[in-house]
Amino acid sequence: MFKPLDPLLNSELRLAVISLLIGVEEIEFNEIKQKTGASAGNLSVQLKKLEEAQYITIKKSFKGNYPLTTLKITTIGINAFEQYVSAIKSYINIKKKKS
Amino acid sequence: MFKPLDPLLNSELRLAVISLLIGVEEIEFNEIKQKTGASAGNLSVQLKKLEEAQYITIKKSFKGNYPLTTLKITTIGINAFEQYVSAIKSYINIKKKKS
DNA sequence: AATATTAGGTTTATAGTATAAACTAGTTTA
DNA sequence: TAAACTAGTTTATACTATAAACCTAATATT
Repeated sequence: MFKPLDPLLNSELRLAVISLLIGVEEIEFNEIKQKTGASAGNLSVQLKKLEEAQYITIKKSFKGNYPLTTLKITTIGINAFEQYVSAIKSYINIKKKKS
Repeated sequence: MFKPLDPLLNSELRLAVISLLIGVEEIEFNEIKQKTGASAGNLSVQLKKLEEAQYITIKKSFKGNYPLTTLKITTIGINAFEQYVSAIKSYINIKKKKS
């Protein structure tokens, strides 16, 4: 009936992050921060969770003199996202029986 | 970019409940319990939250000698669900630019 | 040349949320 | 009449999200 929803992706911010990472090579911390409107603190925490689950990799380097954090999605992350999309459809497509 | 996700519906169980209620007149507590696999306690709590938000109405009666709880979606609930569906698509449809 | 400000984050305290276990109230069955 | 079951509700606990406070180093200001 209903497919279980990956708790890691059933979070507004983490879903937005993965959504942004899908289809691009990599993104910088600040670009994600701006596009999602998240606070740096919250974003930092959520990125770490995604990294722990191996959905993304976090690369630390320097841009000029400043530290720079770059994010990249992994195969595991891509698969998880695709699974999530398929699962959420099992909830929202029921509506179609009505219309 | 990303539409905000109604926190009330961004929950596996509550989304499943609303999904089940969409398109039917009403459902009994136990049918929802079975179809979602939720524990009675958790379901009771989540239903109350949906009721507080006026997404559903909870009717208490008797079936034979046993108490019977029947759930029904409201117009507010239908609208919230449709909003949620539209919002979640802003996260999962980004993928399409890739394929 | 001190000191204030900004960049780019991380850590942590707190409030909010989900869940199952324990409980209530009554019913059926042995 | 006591054990087990129906149909839930309440509550204790663990988990989660978030922003405020913090950190380190670079740059700008006086």
